[in-house]
Amino acid sequence: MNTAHTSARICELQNPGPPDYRSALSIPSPATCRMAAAGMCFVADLCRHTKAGIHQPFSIDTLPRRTVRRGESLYRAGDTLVNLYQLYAGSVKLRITNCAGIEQIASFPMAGALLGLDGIETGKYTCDAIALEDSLVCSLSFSDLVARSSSDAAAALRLNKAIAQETNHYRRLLMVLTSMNSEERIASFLLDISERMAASGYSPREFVLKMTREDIARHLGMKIETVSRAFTRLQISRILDVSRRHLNIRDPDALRRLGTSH
Amino acid sequence: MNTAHTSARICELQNPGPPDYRSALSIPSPATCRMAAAGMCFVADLCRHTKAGIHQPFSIDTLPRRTVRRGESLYRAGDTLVNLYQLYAGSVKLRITNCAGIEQIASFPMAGALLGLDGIETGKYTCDAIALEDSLVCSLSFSDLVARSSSDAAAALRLNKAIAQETNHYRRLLMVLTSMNSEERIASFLLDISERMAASGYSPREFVLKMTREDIARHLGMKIETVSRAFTRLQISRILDVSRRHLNIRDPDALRRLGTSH
DNA sequence: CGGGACATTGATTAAGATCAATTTAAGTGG
DNA sequence: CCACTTAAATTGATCTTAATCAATGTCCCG
Repeated sequence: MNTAHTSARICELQNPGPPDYRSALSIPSPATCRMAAAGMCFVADLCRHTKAGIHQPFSIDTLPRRTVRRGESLYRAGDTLVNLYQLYAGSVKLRITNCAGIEQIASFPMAGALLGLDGIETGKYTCDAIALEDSLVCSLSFSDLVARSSSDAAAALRLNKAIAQETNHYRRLLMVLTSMNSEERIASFLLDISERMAASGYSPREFVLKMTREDIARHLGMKIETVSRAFTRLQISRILDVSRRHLNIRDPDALRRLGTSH
Repeated sequence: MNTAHTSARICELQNPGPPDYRSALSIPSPATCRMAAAGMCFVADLCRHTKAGIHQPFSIDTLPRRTVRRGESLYRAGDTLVNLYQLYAGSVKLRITNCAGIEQIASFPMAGALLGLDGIETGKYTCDAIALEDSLVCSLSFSDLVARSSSDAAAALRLNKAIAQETNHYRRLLMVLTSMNSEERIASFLLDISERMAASGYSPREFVLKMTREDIARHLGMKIETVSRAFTRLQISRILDVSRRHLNIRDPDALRRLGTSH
């Protein structure tokens, strides 16, 4: 695999954010990776250990990586869990398909997220992980992670917390789905994206949505027309500027009032 | 604490199920405890280890237990996570309250469930765990569990799976909330209860709901009147007999058709 | 430049929320 | 034990929101 080629590909699809924000292409360094900062960077942890117990500077070159093109899946529901994946660059949707063939988008992981946790309970993934843009992941052998857990209490706790974090994410989403109307759901959704953009070093005010309206609808339990109308209404109330996937948050406070709790 | 007294109390509030079904008062034995059968009984695991590494027969007397009266909370949102709890007898609701004071019921754990997982991510619980009836739990020190994980890969994996299981539970609930109408939601909810009653040795056909309509409504993102009407409609279509909290499933197949996926 | 996926907008319908009134059951205290 | 109180549940009438149906617009890509 030609890394330079892949990088160029990935670069083409990135956000056009202001120059003072990092490009998604640049691999997170230990200093800037929010997961490393929170002591949650599994990659950094593994890198350290693979160097025979000697604490090594973070380097992506020490671990197996994989690119996933837009629309391709990193893994599929039913596949046997072998790896977890740390998402370096790009974004993904986790799709659940029930027995009736109805599809639901569980979440939209972005750079820094740990993928594959849905396979831990049974040893088989329960979701399809589909790239929303050309993306780059680092593969982490799950059995290695468990093995490391069983010799290192800090590593064990870190893995537990990573799984628990995902649970809490869904619990919050539950709250959104049971207590908010369409406009509030969209506001809440955008706030979440905005915060994660900020955490990755991008502008929290202006960004490009990587998913379709259809994906958003299936994530928030709405119909595509309702999503579209909600965007329109937020634009009319001068909270957003929306033009298809391009988004500009004009009044973050108002958005927060709408999307937080209530 | 007078165990005999507590037992009597708990007994009074149990389901009036047929005599061939186990009373909730009886403590699950290793043979009948479904979590032990699935290799997921943390209590059994700890009991073994507390006996100085010698594999001991399961006994509830070897671990600290605690009774929680109806309406009391086992823990509260914001409390520091110290213990996880395995629920032996009774049932509980996990309540989330957001900053606007809106309440949502995340789940209704029943006998066999592991409680307190919501505190793992941050070290503080995010839910209130409130007993729906007088209940009995076994306290498991979380730091002990982590310590055990870090010397025993099987224990580490078991804990990871327990957390991941909860995540998958919420993912399924998400699917229910985004793709089902009120009648289907109630059907799905009742099927879940029914299956768990069966797994605990009770009749899956006839049981008493321990929660109010209000709790069900806040769990499924509906209003109390809609819950009531859904029950009424299921009764009219001869799928259920409902009389307040008492439930009799007359046509399990029809209920399954309604509540499974779409 | 034309095809196709994606998105928006309008008109109508249906499901559930809301408002309001009873009904039922379970205590509680005289 | 019975009247009284209160919480929980049911039912009906009306209103609101979002779904549905249908048409049109727009952008991306070959």
